[in-house]
Amino acid sequence: MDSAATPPSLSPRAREIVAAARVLLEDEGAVSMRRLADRLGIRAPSLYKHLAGKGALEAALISDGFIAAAERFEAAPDLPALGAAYRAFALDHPHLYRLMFRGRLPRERLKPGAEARAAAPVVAAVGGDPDRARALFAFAHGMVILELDDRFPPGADLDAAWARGLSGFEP
Amino acid sequence: MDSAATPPSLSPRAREIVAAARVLLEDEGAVSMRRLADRLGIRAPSLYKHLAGKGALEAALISDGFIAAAERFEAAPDLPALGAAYRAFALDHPHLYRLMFRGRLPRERLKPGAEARAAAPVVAAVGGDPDRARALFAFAHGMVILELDDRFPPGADLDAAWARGLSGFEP
DNA sequence: GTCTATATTGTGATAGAC
DNA sequence: GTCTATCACAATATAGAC
Repeated sequence: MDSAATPPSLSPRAREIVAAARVLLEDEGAVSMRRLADRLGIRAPSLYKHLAGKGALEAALISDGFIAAAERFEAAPDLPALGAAYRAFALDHPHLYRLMFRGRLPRERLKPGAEARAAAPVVAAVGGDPDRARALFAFAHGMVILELDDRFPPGADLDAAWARGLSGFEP
Repeated sequence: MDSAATPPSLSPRAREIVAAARVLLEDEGAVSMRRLADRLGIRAPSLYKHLAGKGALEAALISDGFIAAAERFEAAPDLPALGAAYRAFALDHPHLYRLMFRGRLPRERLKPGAEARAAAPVVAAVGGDPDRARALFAFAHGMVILELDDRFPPGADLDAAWARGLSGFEP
């Protein structure tokens, strides 16, 4: 029995739709209900029989994204490796990364625990201090989003900038 | 005589339009040509007699934003003050900040030198090392955009996170 | 579970008259 | 410089038939 605060679990058909949306997102950088339906060979209104709306679809994509990110972060043995894993995740899935980290997060609709699981390795990497963890998160997110948005000059040595920044978080 | 690479300077009427757009942006969080015309008491097509299009309007807003930011950054005597100035600028003009730092920057259309002037105090604050400057920029942008997007938990001590992060950039 | 048809709202932009 | 009229899109979402 679902409580009111828990998002409904998805039917198998809904999971197929979310999987197709993931591919569409990475291919085209955006998801519209029309284009998603096109990819599936159905009409857009049919999607609403399986998902409550675009918000529910995005929440499912974001939840899956946090799980995938967490798996990669958990495999990093130290701070430099965690930084490299963070950057690699963003560069491998730039549009998913933007969907996950741009704008307000619809926490009520997410799979419970998904966000916290991705955050845990960051907190652990700085010895459990939440202030340091937030600063590290901000640094990593800033580096990645500025790189994705082409904000650094063409010749910029981003490996060096990462190393410089991470060194400030070592104990 | 304008070279092809330099954006055309704006007529007095165009400057009035840009000023109205700035107010509209901060009031509503977005600018559309229609709503901008409404505010000015004219019709949307009339805007195109003064500005080449929405891109030109946004470029003017962004250029003005960099100048305004530079003035505040230049008044900061040290690294903690620069961090505070950066955060204050973003929190004072959240929608302008987003317009300036979100997505690709239309550098060809900006007022020449505006971006560099805002960047200079950041480079100076870390002693001129460009790698450190980029890391510091990423940290500050990450902190600010995550705060604007409500990404930190309600109880988070952001002053402490700022202090922790900035301390890693001290010489 | 899928369909057709439609409602609603939003966007930027242009032609040509005055 | 401003107007009217219009174009050409895009988007999410719903009702009701099959």
